[in-house]
Amino acid sequence: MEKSRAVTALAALAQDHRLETYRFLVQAGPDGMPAGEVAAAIGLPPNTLTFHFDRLRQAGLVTVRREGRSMIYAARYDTMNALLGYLAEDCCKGSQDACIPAAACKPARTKRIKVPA
Amino acid sequence: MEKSRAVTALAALAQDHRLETYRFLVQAGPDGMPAGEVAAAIGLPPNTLTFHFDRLRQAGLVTVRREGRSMIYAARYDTMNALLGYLAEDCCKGSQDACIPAAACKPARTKRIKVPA
DNA sequence: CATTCATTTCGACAATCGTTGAAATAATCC
DNA sequence: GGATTATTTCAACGATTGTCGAAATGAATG
Repeated sequence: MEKSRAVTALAALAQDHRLETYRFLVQAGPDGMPAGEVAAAIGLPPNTLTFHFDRLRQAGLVTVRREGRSMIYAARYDTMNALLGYLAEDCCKGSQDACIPAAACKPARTKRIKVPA
Repeated sequence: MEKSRAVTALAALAQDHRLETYRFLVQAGPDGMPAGEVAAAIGLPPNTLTFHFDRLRQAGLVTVRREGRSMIYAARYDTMNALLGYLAEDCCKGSQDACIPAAACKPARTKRIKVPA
């Protein structure tokens, strides 16, 4: 991961509502969650949430797809892994002895989502 | 690490000059570097750098001490470890099978610093 | 096709951010 | 003590951020 990507990802996570949203999506698993359910869970008006989703998506931390009239947002685990790798590399440079290379993270187990037929 | 601390640390790292500054300090090792040398390395006016140092320090990512007329800034490895742990925890929750708990980072080997006698 | 539901777009706003130049502080050297 | 060096403080500035209300879009339902 290059620096500017890292800065964008860090900035995307550096906000209360977005960090909470992202964590929520991570726990929701690879199939994601409709925007509405996230809004309800986090307690944020839908237009405000859209703003934050855009930031997360622009940072590559989240994907969207349409399903019926819902928009399904899902966490992108690969990006978080790349970011962790970048920070760890950062952190470990110069002292290879006590460093685990990076944390490897995979999607959580599948979880059903509610979407209008 | 609690959420608000994580947000502060992420915000501190989510800026080009600060991320670069922080990486530089990490590589400089636990004894740190005088502000002036960092300013020269990063190419930033000293007052601007002070602003960024304040952010990093407020986030617990950096320490300062006076030595002669220089201010010596040094990276705090423990905070980065806590942040990596927090993000990894975030990332791995719900799928313990494929996750390394966290990256552990120690200070780089000592490096001499120039300070006026 | 009109209505309803889920979400996004738009324009506005106060608040915070990153940078700058000028002046202040702190420690050293003569 | 006066000059010099290293760094911080202060006030100001345009730019970006996070939030909101109102209106627009897109898909389903009757």
